[in-house]
Amino acid sequence: MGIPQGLTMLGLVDGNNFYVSCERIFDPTLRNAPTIVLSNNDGCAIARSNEAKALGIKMGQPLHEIPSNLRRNLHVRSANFALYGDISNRVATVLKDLFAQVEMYSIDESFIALDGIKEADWIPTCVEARQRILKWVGIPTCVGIGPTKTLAKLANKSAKTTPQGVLRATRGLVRRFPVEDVWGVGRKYAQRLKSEGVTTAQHLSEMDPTSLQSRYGVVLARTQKELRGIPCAELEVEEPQRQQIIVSRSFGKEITDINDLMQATSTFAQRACEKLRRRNLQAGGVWVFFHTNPFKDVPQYHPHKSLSFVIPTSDTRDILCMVEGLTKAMYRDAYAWKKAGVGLLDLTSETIAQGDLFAQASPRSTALMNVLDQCNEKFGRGAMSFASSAVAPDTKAKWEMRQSNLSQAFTTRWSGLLNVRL
DNA sequence: TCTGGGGTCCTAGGACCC
DNA sequence: TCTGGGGTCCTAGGACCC
Repeated sequence: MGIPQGLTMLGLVDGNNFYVSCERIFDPTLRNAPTIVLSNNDGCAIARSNEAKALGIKMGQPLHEIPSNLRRNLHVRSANFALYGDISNRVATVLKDLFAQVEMYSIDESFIALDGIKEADWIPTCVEARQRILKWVGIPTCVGIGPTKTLAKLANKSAKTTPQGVLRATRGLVRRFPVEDVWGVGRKYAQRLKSEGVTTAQHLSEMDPTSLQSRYGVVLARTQKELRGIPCAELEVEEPQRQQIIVSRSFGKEITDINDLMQATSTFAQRACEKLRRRNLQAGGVWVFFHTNPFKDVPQYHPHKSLSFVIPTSDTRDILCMVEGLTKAMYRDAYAWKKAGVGLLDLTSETIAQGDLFAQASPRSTALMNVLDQCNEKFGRGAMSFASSAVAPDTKAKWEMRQSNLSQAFTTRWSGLLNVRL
């Protein structure tokens, strides 16, 4: 998997305003129009078209803080992760056709290895990749090229403002690049660095490494090395095994009743179990938390607790049992809850099972969970679930999240197919 | 009125062991 | 007044990412 030193050249392919671009594939009225996609619960802007950026809408800005005169002309969509995930896979398919090694780094970014391609062909090949992705999938992208991931990221960011959309990292680029935009430099570090006069990527790369490491930690020291062209992170073509799976949501409305809270944690636990089994993993422990509303001036409470299993399990019944116990133990009736979450911890592969001297694994458990998963895959999520998460027919849970501008599942559900009239 | 979700890695400090 | 040294493991919190 490793790339021989000296030959390494990496590209970073990144979807422009990715979620907005996904929405635009199926809704041409959004093209060239200011558009944003909101976080869950229709809370904040998490993707903005260039037109929306030009209006001054900030990343992470809450919808209710966007002035009403701007909102009149603004197209707003609720997050549709089923759609974005599917489009993301299509982009990766095109890349895997062109490049031997592709690391899907996030839903909208992939690193590619350019080794095996002549240096003169690096840029033309990346231009070809961009064109294919635009034509075949409908997503505009940019590509940054560099000897390390950090430099490829840097070039990618700079490529956004070029007509070609493909750019190779150069000394000049590093000299002008703002330190706060460097991959691995967040808000806190940027502030500290600037206070000592470090404002560009070039400045950061020239700091004394020993002093940098002792004051900022080994992570930023690696970033510095990468800026100097020394790779510290390899391409990860195989997806590393997950350590934890978390399902959490803010509620559309605050809830106070323990039954509503139980219903929520139970729903999240079942969803987490689905993800767990899809990856053929088992959980060694469970974690539950809930939150009062941090934006309200009321007494806050944020209880959280975890428990371990004697033997790891992927059986929803075992996990629900723990989650219900933890929820009951932490619930206090004096508070209104705004958010809850369930985590599965200490994940291990299903095939590596530590036996229990006093208990026997039940072969029927696996069979039952298979039926449950197959049923939900075939008939839609929640088709078959446990009573602890059930709501009365034709009603919604009190805590259901708001999604008032959700687009269809165009590519993943038959009922979501786009109708075209001639 | 309305304010996201899901991850990783590193470090410091405490508990505990011999 | 003086009060060891060295190790592991776990957890909480902080930083970062998209």
